[in-house]
Amino acid sequence: MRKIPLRRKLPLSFYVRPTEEVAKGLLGKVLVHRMGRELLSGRIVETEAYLGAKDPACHSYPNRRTARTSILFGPGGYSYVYFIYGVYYCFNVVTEQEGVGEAVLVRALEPLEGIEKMKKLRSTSRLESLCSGPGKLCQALGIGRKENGLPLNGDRLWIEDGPAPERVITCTRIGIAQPEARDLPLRFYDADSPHVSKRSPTHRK
DNA sequence: TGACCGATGAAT
DNA sequence: TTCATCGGTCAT
Repeated sequence: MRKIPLRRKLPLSFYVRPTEEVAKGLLGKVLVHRMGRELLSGRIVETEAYLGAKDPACHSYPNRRTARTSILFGPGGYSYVYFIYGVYYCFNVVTEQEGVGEAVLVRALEPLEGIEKMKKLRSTSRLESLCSGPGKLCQALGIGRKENGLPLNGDRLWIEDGPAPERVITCTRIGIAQPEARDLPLRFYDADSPHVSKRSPTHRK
């Protein structure tokens, strides 16, 4: 009997839910990017929720619609990829129903498929530093500008089902300075994964 | 058209 | 903890 990998893509309805639920729910799921014939994938071990209308750290705060943020206001289940610091890309998943501008930032993966390709794209061979940060995982999976706005049930970029981690840590988000936002417990990660980003949460000065 | 900035990463 | 870095964004 041949081994055929089971590829169970999450339905778009998975994402049309409260953003914090989706952020927690994505832990253990598998992000897959197809580059030509090759599949690059990793298990999601760290996420952050961005709550548009009430979250100053969110690009769409306070319900600000611009060319860039318009994708956030669409229905859940689409990718939102943005460029930051003139250097890196960050991959987000749009959540909630149309009209709600919220998303989940995927911050770290445990590399699964296409690891050799990832090493080339990242110019490093250490497994734990391949996808342990939002900029890193985009570089490792080859995710960039062209992957913005893609439906996550398509054939280029999708997320597959997988078992939830045993222990989930909830804490404050990384790199958020706004007083109204920095203390919100909107970061979630697998307590037992060595692949989460290494930086510790920023707290008050 | 241009001033400003940033949900980072890597080195220290 | 610091700091290099640069294209995109958005208000003008």
